Amino acid sequence: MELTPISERFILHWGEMGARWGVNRSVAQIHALLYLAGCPMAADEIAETLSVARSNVSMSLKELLAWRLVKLSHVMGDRRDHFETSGDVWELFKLIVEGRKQREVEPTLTILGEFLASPDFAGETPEARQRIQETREFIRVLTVWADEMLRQEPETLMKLLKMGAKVRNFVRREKEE
Amino acid sequence: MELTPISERFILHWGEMGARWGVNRSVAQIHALLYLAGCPMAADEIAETLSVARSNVSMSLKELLAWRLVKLSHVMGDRRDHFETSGDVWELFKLIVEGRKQREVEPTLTILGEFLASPDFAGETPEARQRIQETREFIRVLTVWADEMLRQEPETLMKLLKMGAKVRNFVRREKEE
DNA sequence: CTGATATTTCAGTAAAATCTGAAATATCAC
DNA sequence: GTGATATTTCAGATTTTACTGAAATATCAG
Repeated sequence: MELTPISERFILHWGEMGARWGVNRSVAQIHALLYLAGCPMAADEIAETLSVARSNVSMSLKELLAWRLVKLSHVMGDRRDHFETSGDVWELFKLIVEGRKQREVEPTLTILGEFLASPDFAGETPEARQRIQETREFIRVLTVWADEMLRQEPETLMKLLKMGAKVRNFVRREKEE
Repeated sequence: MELTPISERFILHWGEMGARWGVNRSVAQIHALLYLAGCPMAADEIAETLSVARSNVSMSLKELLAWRLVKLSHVMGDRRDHFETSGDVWELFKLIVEGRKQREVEPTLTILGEFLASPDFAGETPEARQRIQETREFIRVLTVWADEMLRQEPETLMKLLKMGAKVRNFVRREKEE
């Protein structure tokens, strides 16, 4: 499949952004391609379109499947596996946040908890002890909150996001109670 | 300066997490060290403590200064520059979000806007056109909302975060109006 | 079962990112 | 100004990460 100029630029930019956030460039590019394509593609087609090795596509798709950003599908009359992604940017965002929470945030909470419980902890300066504790609490609160947000319907969230000022006033009221 | 076992593990983990989010490992480690130290440190001391080259520390501190995560300071009777970071995890979080917004999110909004305005845009499939548009709108809303959040006092935010359920009900009420 | 097609694995290569050490530059005390 | 100290720069070395192509494995149709 030949890319249009805009699709190509979108995919390249997405790859670049992925790289800056610790996502492999090929993985991000493949995801962007499927996102724009809007229909299932075979691994061969992906490899040809992006000019990368078939094996690279295989590995990258495995990664995207693990993140649940891509689903396996089949096309009538074609033996090959096809792959597609959601066209719902909210859903994609949720999956990414969920994945990073599991892979990075939760292990961090665990390790910080171990620090607090360790006999060595007393050996730290009061300064360091407090900072480790506060860091853990910060991450914990943020995580709980993200969980709640992710449980909502996209429409609810969109509303909430567009309602910044109202929410602020609401918070102010609650604080005064 | 010799690191205690917990400090060392904290710094190593932080470096690892940084790497996974696209932040140079040394940069993240240096920041973690200053965070735990809680007092200004000279570049020499940082290099010695983390066993990295003095020149590496110099480059990394420049990076941290650009992110405004670290400030230059001086210690009486010592000619050398010293460096310190805030002990307020909220403030650090704000600076990081702000930095990433400027460096990554805003350029992305710009480029997506260019796509929408480009004469080539009409050549995309309706599917792709809609997805590019929705992606931009999603990022835009998220950014505006993040801006508002970051403008709040930490206490207000903490309240909001801890108030997940109440906020959810509030949103539901608003939707029904 | 057999040949054809599709997919995965992985060792080796290529590319990118990071780090170092030496040299250049800057700053300071005297 | 001079020597001592501090800092930055950057070319090259090192390390890490990513990618490729060939071989192995799996799947399927007949």
